[in-house]
Amino acid sequence: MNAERERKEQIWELPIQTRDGEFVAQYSPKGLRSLNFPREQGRQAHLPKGAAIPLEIHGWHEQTTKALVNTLSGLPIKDFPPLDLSSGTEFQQRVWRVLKNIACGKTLSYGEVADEIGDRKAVRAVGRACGANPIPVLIPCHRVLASKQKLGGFSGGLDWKRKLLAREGVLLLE
DNA sequence: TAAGTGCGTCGTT
DNA sequence: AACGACGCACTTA
Repeated sequence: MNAERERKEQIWELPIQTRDGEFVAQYSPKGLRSLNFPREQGRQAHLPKGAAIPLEIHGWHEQTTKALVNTLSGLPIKDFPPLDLSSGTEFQQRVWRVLKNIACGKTLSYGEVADEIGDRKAVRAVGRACGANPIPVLIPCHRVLASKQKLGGFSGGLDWKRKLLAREGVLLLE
């Protein structure tokens, strides 16, 4: 039922050119639904042929593009497009909302994120939820570190995590 | 003290 | 029932 509804609901997929390659954004009628890192082997975003992009989504895409470019430059995001986080479980959405509030240049540990959602012991589950983040960079899961300022993991590849943090001036131990 | 082992704990598959 | 993008306490060298 959930899957059916998602299948039925139209999704627009649009590319974003950056100095780090072509990201791909997906929009549902509710907002930005996912953001993908550049693919290794030139798999391009498939735009709906001849289908006009709704004005509203075009506007969201502008916001996404600016937000992405800013973060890739280590700058704060001025305004966000609406985010459609409905693909996540309630727990995941709780985690993602915490991540979204981590300011540029700041970091939290997985444990601190767990504290924020009210259950310290859920640390490992928090790590999992970070890995499931559908909108990396804008939802800055790269700002979540392991304890003692250690790098921790990153589903998009640790190189990305290191690069993003370096551009924000975050110092790592190790 | 740096590096390695074991285990609690919790959401997801 | 098993597995993590963890964190601690506790060995070892």
